Amino acid sequence: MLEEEYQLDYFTSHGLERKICTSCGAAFWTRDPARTLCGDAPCEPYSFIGNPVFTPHSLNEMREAFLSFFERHDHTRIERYPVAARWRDDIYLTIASIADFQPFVTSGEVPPPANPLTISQPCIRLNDLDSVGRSGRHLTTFEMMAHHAFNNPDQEIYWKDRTVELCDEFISSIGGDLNAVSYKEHPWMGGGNAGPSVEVLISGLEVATLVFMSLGRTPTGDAPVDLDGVAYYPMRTRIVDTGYGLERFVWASKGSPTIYDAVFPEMVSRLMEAAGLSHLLDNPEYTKILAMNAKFAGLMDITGSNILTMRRQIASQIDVPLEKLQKMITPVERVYAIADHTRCLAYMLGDCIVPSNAQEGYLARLVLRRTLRMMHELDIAEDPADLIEMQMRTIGMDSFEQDICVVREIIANEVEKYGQTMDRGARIVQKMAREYKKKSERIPLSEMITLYDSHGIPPETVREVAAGEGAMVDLPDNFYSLIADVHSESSPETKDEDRFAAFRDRLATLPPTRRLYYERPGEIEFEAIVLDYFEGNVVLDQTLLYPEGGGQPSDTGTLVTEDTMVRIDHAFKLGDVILHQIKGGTLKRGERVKGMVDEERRWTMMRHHTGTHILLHAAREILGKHIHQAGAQKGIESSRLDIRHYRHITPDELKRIEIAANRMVLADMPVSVKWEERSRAEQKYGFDLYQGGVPPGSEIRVVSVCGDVQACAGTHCRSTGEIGPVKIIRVEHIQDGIERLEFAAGTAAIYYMQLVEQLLSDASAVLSVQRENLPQSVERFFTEWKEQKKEIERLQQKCVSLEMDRLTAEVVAGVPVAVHVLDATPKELVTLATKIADGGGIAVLAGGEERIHIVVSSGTDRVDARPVVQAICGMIGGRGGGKPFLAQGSGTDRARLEDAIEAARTAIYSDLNE
RNA sequence: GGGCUCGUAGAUCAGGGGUAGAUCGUUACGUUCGCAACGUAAAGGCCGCGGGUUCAAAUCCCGCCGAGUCCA
Repeated sequence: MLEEEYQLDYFTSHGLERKICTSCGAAFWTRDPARTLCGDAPCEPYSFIGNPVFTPHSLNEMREAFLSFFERHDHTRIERYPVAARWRDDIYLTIASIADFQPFVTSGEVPPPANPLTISQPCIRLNDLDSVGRSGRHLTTFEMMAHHAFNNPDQEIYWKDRTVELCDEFISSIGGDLNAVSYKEHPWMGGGNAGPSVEVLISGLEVATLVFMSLGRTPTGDAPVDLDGVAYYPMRTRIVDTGYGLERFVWASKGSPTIYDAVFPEMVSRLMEAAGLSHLLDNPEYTKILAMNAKFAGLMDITGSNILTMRRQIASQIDVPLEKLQKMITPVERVYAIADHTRCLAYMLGDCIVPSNAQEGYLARLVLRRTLRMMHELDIAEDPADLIEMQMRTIGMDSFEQDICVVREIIANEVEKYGQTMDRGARIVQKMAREYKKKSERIPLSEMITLYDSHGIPPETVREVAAGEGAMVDLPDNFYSLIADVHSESSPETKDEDRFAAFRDRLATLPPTRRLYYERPGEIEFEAIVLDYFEGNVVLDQTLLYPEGGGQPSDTGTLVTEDTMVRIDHAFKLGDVILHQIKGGTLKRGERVKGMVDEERRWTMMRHHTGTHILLHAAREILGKHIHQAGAQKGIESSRLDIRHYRHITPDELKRIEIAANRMVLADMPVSVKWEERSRAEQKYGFDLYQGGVPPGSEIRVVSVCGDVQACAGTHCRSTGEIGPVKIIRVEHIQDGIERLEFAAGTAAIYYMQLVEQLLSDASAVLSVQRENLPQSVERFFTEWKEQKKEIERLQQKCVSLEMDRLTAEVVAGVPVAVHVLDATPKELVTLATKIADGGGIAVLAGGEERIHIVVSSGTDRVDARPVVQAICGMIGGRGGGKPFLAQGSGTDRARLEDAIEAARTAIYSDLNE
């Protein structure tokens, strides 16, 4: 990034000068003429520990100080967004305050809720999970305090100078010494955007970053800037994107050894108490070590083996053996990590994330399981639900949507599941350990990876359990990165090809298609003019056909001109233009057409769409407030709605949901559809608006049905009565935390019910019983079938013993040899033959109707049953095999059976006589 | 969304082309005043479902259903 980007009037007029750090060579601005270091890690160590640089503030005080400061300076305060980034499909968790406004506000498509604005946004980042608790400064959850200004050609709010000025003033307002502050030049790039940025450093700690987002990858017509070989173009919307780390400000205001002591002191002492470590807090040696730890950690990148390097340095500094240091510090680190993780979970669960084995739910489970593991290691007897509830209460219950009872239930579920996984894991490891101990080998790495990857057993647990069985394990230090390697090997990125790339320019010149399906819902005929036609795709000036979107498939229909008629198979949107895929003819530009929508299909779609809203609302009524849509797809015969829920929906709940939905239908409530200004709608209805994703645009289409309000682009019935019957077809558990409801509405529901009735009639006809008696009859038949199967087995046994008495055997060389053709099943033959062999004899038995089964058994080493069977079967046109003492096979050529058996007899005799 | 592991008796699991097994639990009998413990015996299986390969499939292959787990 160019140097002149940082030549601010504010800097020069306020006595700051540009210097080059003697340690890292980076440029920075400072008021202190004596300063030679940029003030960033690793150039400079922390100097605020034990020596606060701001007046002491608690978390709430600091947040309020920040927000009200910016309010006083003409910013509008905005409520926080949920930590689950439901308005985005590219990330699961809110990772920065700017994430709230991506992608539509930052792209300029949607105006910001206020401009300029200030917010304190809780963010969750799990990238440095391993360092949390250990480094003294890493957190999974932090609040990014921010002020944002969105500048565009029509409206300039403020840019760099004002931003730095506000930063200075805020720091002063909380008692910071501006002479200690340095602004480090730090070009920023991320997520396809870039711009100059400065890091705000004080006493070795980076407390804020001021980013001036002004470049993007999308060409804008202006001359590009080259950054590391990539072309970036000046953006139309230039954004002031600041991030002030709330927790870091609080830490620096308290000067405590670690950020954890500053941020959640009550939780830390509660956990220390529960872990029996509270006495350590008064031990000056400990506080000293922890402070050293944080200080050193600030100087380096804490990942993997670096931790060990850091430990060594600290150990030598304070003259304590490494082992002793590890033993002293590990439990405290875990306490810190638990304090952090429980706060993370408070936000996750409070913001309605449901733990699962996929997507953001997995991240919640990951954090929860880590917490449980560490609690177990510290032998903390507290209920994790209590800890998380305490965190939620500290933050404030009103800031969470989820009910605390549900949160507690979810945690209880997860604790239970985790226990089961660990029990199962222990058994698997024990078995494996015994196996390898027998071979006196270590459990190899490959097994360790499988155990973790497929069974969720952490290697530390494997080592522990294996040790209990006296087995060793092969566990390298970089285990987790090896796991990462295993995963990274297999994932070739598949990119969707843009089929319409060639036509984009052509389409860009066309006006937006007028959407008659919104203006005149319920109508089926329209007139239009062909604006363009290419390769089977027609663009009209207006259309009644709903294009595919929002989980609703497109309408189908026909277009008629004076001399031709074509079918429309599919309609879809490309930007603001709607394309119709046609077949059966071609159209010319400028032609007048009459269009017709396939009415039955459209009605089914509308019924299913409004039905989806009703069903979601009904599920919410029955199952709880946490019910969110996780996906939905409308269809002709049925539609489906995926909802987030933390356990299986019971048949009883399902019935109640179905009744509730149908009651809403019977109430025949009007469905209201109106366009509303986005920010106002968000404030009025909250983010529950976005059940089916976030639509673009400054205005959104708000659909309300029976108190359920959603941003939705689909076509809807005018009143709930038009939906007709709503029938839930099945509930499916598609993954942990997500239940799929499949249902049909209107005529589709009737067709389904008819289908089920048919199944019942067919089934009862087979049994010749009344439909009402079907369950009992089926049960009776099944029981009888099992009993008769038993009876047959008993009878077969009897037959076998009867046959045994009848079977004659010729004694050859002291061995009884029985050769017979019987009327018996293969199983009986086997049982018989086995009995003979058990008595030291040899049996050659044949039986069966269509296919002749041959069983040969041998109770002596002198005869191998296999070649005998192979010879016989070969002769009768079949094959066979088995074990030396029992072999079987079959064939079909009954005419040669006699000869084959005689040949076998001869062969056996000669074997025995050898 | 992708990868991996697993579905066998009520429970936990073995067997991995050729007669479905073990342990615990259950029931009955024996021992006992009774219980526990012990002994003896029995009951209990669509080997997840559907296709395929094979003379033969619980076992191999494919699809589906279900459970678990890791990663993004």
